[in-house]
Amino acid sequence: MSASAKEPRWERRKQDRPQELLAAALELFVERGYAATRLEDVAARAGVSKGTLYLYFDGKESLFKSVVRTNMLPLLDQAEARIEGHAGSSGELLRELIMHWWQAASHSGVMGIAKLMVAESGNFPELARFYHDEITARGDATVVRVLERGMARGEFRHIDAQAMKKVIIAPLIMLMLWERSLAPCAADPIDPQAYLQSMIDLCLNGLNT
Amino acid sequence: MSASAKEPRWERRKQDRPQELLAAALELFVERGYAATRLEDVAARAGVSKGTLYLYFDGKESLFKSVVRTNMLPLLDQAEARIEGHAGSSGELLRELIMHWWQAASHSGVMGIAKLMVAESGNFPELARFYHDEITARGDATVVRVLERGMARGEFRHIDAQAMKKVIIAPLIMLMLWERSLAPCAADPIDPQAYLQSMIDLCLNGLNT
Amino acid sequence: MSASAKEPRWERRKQDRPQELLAAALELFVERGYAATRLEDVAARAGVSKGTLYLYFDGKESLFKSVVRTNMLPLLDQAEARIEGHAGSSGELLRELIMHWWQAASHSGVMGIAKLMVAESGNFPELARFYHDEITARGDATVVRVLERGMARGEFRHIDAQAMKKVIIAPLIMLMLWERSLAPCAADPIDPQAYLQSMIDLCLNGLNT
Amino acid sequence: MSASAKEPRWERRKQDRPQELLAAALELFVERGYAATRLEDVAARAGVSKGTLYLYFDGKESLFKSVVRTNMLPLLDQAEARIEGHAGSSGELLRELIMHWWQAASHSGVMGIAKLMVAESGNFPELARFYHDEITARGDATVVRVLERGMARGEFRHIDAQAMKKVIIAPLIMLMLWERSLAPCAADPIDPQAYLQSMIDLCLNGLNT
DNA sequence: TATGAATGAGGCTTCATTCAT
DNA sequence: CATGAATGAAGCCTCATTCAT
Repeated sequence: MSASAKEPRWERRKQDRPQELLAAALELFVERGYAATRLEDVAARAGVSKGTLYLYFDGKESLFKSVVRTNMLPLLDQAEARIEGHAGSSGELLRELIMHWWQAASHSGVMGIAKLMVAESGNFPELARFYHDEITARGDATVVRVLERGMARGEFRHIDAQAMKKVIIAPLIMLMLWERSLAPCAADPIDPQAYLQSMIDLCLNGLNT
Repeated sequence: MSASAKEPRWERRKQDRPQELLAAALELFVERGYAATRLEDVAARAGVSKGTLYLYFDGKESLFKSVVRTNMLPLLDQAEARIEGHAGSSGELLRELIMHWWQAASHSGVMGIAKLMVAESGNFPELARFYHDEITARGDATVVRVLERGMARGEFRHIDAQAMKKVIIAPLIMLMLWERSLAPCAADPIDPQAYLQSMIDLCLNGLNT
Repeated sequence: MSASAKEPRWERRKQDRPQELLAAALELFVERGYAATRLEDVAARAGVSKGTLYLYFDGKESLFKSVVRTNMLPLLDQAEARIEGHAGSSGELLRELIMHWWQAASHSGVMGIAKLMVAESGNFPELARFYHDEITARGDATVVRVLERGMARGEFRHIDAQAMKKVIIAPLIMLMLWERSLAPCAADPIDPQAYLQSMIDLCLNGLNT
Repeated sequence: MSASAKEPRWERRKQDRPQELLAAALELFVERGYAATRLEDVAARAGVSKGTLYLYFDGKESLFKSVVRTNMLPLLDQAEARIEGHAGSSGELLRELIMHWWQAASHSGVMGIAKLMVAESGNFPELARFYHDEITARGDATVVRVLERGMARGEFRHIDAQAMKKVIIAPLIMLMLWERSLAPCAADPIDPQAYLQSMIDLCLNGLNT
């Protein structure tokens, strides 16, 4: 397994290839969109040749799917772990989830994935379904749990949690989209911190009893 | 965008061509994305031949830009007109704007445009700038005006209107994206009316003094 | 250079395209084999560009199938028509079928097709089945009819017609293969006329009572 | 890498490598044709890696030629030895040659080679020449010797031996082609024994005085 | 104005071949 | 000797664009 003894530089690079390719692919898919991304460019950015890519992925679509899966699942795990271990008020829990989520998202490829999924899910029904089942549904459920926790503890007003979860998630997704897709062209870029503060402020004032 | 005043009636069909092409292009761009949309299919859906398209548009990119411009401007006009003539409370104004905006958006190509802009603005910097300057900035300003109106009249708490405008707009845009792009694959589709009710409920509770 | 005439040239040529492409494809498939034939070369030999080929055929495999069908079916029709109308002895019928078949085959693409089918049927099970059902089976049946006719009239010895049909057909197919595939490299080329005379001689002497 | 010992089994395997590769290559070339055969699959079937193949053969073409040479020459030697030592009638000699040839061919790669040569000789002029000079010419000469022997002894009618040799060889080659290439798709497979009986029957009846 | 046949650049993918280990 | 990761040339196919009619 871990051949720590002798590391023949070659073996080591081999193991890194998939991740290097995934990283390069993420950048380019986000930058240019699925169709406009050329596999040759992905390979070049990963420092390998075109053919090498096919040693690790079946093709463009397979690469795309791997990019999505690799980047999204860890974040969900984190969020769910955090909600498990929380003891304080539900408002505080919501704030924490939002802020930590943003912390993680802004340091990973997650923001780009969000844009990709919006842009391409029409072209990949299979991937869209996977994304909904594994990512969206889990994220939604997390928010619903917080809302129901708050209502059960008398901290939140009584609301329609199923509808509200989407309202609450929407600004988070849009923040990612703006950062990745629209911000570069905006004269007045969004300040994520102020944005998130306002969002949390609105939510807590709007939800608390 | 409105019908020309006096045009020879026998050239009506000729006059309709561009709009028929724009309508067909909108459908297909939204359905398949920019790159995957073939001009031959656009022409076929408009009932003309491929070559005819080039009599009215310079090419694919030009067609795309025209689609965006044609579909977005009227909605902004409506919203601004409505805000001018409002006399009641600011909360009611916000509710009205949201509901009427959705009414108009769900009966036009606006929802599709939103998806297109998110997906493709990276590939069309010039169009992204136009979109920001002419659409996004005007929409943002409209919301800011409502928020400032509410604060000035003592109806809303004091908040950071510049940051909050984005938080409020986000759920509206996301609703469009979900409807256009992600909903078809979701097991639990969003009910727009419940969604908007929850959103207005959250905003008014979160903003009102 | 030679296209100085004022012929409409365009309308006219359109109708000829498929046949020109089929003719070019036949030559190249026979010359180089299926895999080694590049569609660009086919198009070039037909005097069109690569893309034009796709206006008339779905792809390489589709083109290949069309080549086979176009070239083989007419010959079968001819042979069956001839057997219908024959009145003389069965030996004479056999001789006639062989000689006329060769006459037709040597002036068409049939010889090349024979080589193609031998070479490629392993790679195209579907095409091989089609070829067996539509071509081979019909050809076999034709020979069987002649043999049974001869036996019924007391002209031929009693033989196993099912096995003998293949023995009789074999030299005809081999003649085609030699001409198309092996002859160019042979120091002592086959004289088809002498070959056919010997074959008929052998068959009649071997079959007649 | 420190395997300096003398491991019998290993030495053995080393010596067998070329033949294992040739056997694997024969199977795959026959199965899929030259172009569609991937060297990686050849190596895998021989139980070695792709690179190892290049230790024994210069490349794909070299491998192909070796396959042909290795499989064809022994059979010719057998046939010629048999004709030398025959003492009986020429008809019996012909029968014996045919039956023994089939016996040997059906238990070796010879049948596949026949298909390969028909299919690929156009692509390998040099190999086609070798095949004609070393294989075809020797086989032809063998048959001619039998025919002339029969005529000289008054057992056979007077015929054009040069033309007839090809007529007699044709059904044998076709039997190989059918078995290797066309049979798998045929609804009514050929029974080789009945086929050969009919062929010998036709020849002897057609040739004998 | 309208047509649609024709073009050809460009992308994805395959695989024979090389070479560092 | 053996390996298998890496390469890159080459082929199939698509489709935006042109242009003769």
